[in-house]
Amino acid sequence: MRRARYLSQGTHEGQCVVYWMSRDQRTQDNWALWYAQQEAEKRQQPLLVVFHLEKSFLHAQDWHFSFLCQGLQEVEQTLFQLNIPFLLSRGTIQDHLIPLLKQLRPSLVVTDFDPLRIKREWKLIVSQAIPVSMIEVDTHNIVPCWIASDKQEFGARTLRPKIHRLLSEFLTDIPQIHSHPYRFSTILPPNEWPHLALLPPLSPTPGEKAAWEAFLTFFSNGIHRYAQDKNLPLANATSRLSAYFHFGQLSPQRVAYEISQSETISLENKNTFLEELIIRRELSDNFVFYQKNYDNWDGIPAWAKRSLNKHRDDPRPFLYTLETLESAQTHDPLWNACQKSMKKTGYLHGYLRMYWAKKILEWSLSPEEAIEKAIYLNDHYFLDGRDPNGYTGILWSIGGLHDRPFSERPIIGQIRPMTASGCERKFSTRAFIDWVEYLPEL
DNA sequence: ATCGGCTCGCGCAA
DNA sequence: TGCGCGAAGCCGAT
Repeated sequence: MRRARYLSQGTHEGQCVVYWMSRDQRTQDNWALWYAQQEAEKRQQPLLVVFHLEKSFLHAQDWHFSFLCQGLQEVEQTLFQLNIPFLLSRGTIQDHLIPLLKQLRPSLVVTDFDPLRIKREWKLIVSQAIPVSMIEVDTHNIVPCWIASDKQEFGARTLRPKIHRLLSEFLTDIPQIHSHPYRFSTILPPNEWPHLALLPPLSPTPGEKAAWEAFLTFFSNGIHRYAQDKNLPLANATSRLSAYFHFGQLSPQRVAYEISQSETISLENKNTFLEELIIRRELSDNFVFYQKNYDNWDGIPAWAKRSLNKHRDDPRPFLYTLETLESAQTHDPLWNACQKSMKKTGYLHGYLRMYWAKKILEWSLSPEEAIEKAIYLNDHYFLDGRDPNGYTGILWSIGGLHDRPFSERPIIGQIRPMTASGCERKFSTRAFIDWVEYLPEL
């Protein structure tokens, strides 16, 4: 299967196949888990799923952590019914995951693909510490990241034809896993769920079942207005699936496949949505995978650096500390509403995320500082934070990444401008501000 | 409501 | 070497 590739070659002696679930936390529509089951059946061996909860994994909010854990408890229950044990490893890679894997004596370790540096480092460490073959499967992108392109792409326009050429091969239905025929006989350590998992119900509801419900809601409603209304924050035309994608509780390929097969969705809505779901998402992964400075100044294009450098000494009429930004106390009511939306709900409409980030550039002493603040707030509050989409979106907004230059302005140079008056031309900012005010506190 | 100018560089055609 | 065009815009002219 072209979707799978070796991370390391090693021995194939062992008693089971392990699927190390690192990003895509679901039991169905999961190429990596499916591949692991195929391998286990070929070997007539049991299959185990392991999720490692790193001690240093910084969850900004208790409810982000709870979203993750509640989703995993659903995974545990489903896998139990499929005769596949689920193990939770808590602590550090070195002291907990690696000893656990050694104790399990796998003949093969299969894991899912994640372009983020920290995940790739973990996989490298594990593959060097245990003597078996490790395989990674990209079940997160439709066209596997390393097949779509072998380099950092300049923009959507250079990646798009490469993806489209491969869609007929990769945008297919996804085989489902079934009850596993080989049982694991060794006594396994019991899962000990963190106390946080017992928090009250969350909004949005975590887990695969809830993710599918959310998709069906969009599929029957928002998609039919998508092309026209996607940039209107109160129109309810967007999918709002990004948190489920981030935690891997819903497969982007499943969504893309169902949308593309539908006969009731207009071609314009279909193409507009698939452009965002496939091209833009996979461009973020391409950027994070091939650009090691995906979260700082060094990752932005040369023209943008040149232009921003020219404006370093421009006077800044407004300068805000991180604390002022975080507590939504700037002079700009629209920006404050954006910040309150992300704090109250862990979500902000995509169009306003760009406005939000661009203002931080105007209100900071340097672009470096702006990137740092935006990433801190993004990762701290968004339920879909710490995701390639977030880093790419922030560098697009502040650093002209994947974008073109525009006529020069103070402070922002040739970075594409966005203004409150521009937003006002497109929708009622007052209505958005009022709507945020009445959102319940979490 | 719609249009053009603003501005840089990649990728492809010549 | 030249040319088309690009991820979400802005502003002013018509």
